[in-house]
Amino acid sequence: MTDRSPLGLVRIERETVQERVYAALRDRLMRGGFEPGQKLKIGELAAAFGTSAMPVREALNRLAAERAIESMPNRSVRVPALSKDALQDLMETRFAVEGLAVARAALNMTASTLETLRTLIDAQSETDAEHVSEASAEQNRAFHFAIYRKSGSSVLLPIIESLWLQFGPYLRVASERFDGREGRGTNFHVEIVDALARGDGDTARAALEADIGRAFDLVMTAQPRWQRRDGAA
Amino acid sequence: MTDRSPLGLVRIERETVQERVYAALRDRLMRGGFEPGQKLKIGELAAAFGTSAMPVREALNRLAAERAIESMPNRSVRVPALSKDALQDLMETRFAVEGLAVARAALNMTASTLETLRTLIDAQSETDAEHVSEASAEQNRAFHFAIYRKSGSSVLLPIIESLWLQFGPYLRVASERFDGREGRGTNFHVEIVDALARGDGDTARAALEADIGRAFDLVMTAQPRWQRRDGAA
DNA sequence: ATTATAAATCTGTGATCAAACATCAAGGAA
DNA sequence: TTCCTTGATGTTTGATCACAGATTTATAAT
Repeated sequence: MTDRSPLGLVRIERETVQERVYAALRDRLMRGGFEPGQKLKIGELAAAFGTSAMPVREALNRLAAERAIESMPNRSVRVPALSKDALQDLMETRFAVEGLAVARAALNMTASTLETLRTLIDAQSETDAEHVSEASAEQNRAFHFAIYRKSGSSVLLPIIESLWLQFGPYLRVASERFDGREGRGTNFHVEIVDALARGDGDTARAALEADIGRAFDLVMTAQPRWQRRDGAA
Repeated sequence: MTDRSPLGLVRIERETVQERVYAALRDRLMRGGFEPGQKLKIGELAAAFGTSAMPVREALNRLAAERAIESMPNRSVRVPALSKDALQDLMETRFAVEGLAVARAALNMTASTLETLRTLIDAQSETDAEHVSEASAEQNRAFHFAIYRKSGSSVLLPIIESLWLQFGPYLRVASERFDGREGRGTNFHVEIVDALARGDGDTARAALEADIGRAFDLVMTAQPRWQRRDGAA
């Protein structure tokens, strides 16, 4: 699946410093590595990365444009702290957008894709057996995006990534609480794949909404120690 | 409709240079002021704006994150040239996202909002009477976003703006061709407002899809002198 | 003790510069 | 002539610096 030139050589990617900084911050945000409301300072980050301030500020700008972080009127940037309303809003948008993606993916299913998806489910079950971990979150991500990529939409994918970035800081809360449960209830992933295998986009979409909705339920029933999102009154 | 503080005073915004550059580029992109495929050079733009290169490159970064422009592997940036497939993709995504926004807006309609919307329709009809102009495009934008804002979703709005930015370069093509027509067909805006007035979200959504779909039809039946979008094979 | 004011520190913004890289044109070898 | 290499030119990227605004701390007055 790697990109190859006509000579069979792997393409050399010239990574800019900015890109590495951006990738690192993005990754950490999506994993819930920053607290909601946490302020991010260019200087600190630059020192931590061992670069100058410039790549950091460009990365922060980019993340702000993707709504992964918000820039305050005082021009400091922080991880958004979402109110319950904002979380609800985010969830409903995820329903619509990711729902559309699975529905479209249902039309493009191949045997090998289904195989891959089932493998991902098995791997996650194994990981989850003892404890819902960082690894499990990553597997969850892999599962979802394996489907979304099959939607064949290069417009939807960036939007979905932005939505996951916005939810990222709350992901940790969700999985911690999820871990506390016993059987952890239905595995919606299995339902999704079964529906996809039948080409049944509607059922797949419904199962996906249940999957997403459960994560949000866990977050929203938690004691919120974060505040509202908007600066407006 | 302006943003007001609790005392009824208009907020004074301290605009940075970067923000002005960003706003200018964004505005021009959304109006179709750049050709699809056109390359944007930092130096040229900086000279044109009379600023240093720095605000420009940060604005370009931000626009790239919003998918308004794309950065090539050679790290030059250009306005994306969309294939028909990509345009179709964009249109279907607009259906889903903007459809959700109107459906939600239908729940939040007030008499004064409806009044505003009808005023906007009348103004546009007047402008359109002789010629579909730049002003008309702006009025169209105002109409749509007046509705979308009423969805009350701060998650949907940035996504919709990103989608409009992506469609921007093709807007000029659409309105030029639209102008060529005779009666110009149904005014879907009226249908949308009527449905909104009844709180009928489904009908409003359908009318909106027709409105969006017509614009895309005009673009997609045009002789495409632009190419594919993805760098991948 | 509390509030107001002023100094000091911190942080982001924008300009300038140097180095890395891409692009293009001219020159040389087959 | 054709193709490749080399060199010149232009562009982007990252570092450093100066300045302006914001935040915090210290000091003074009520």
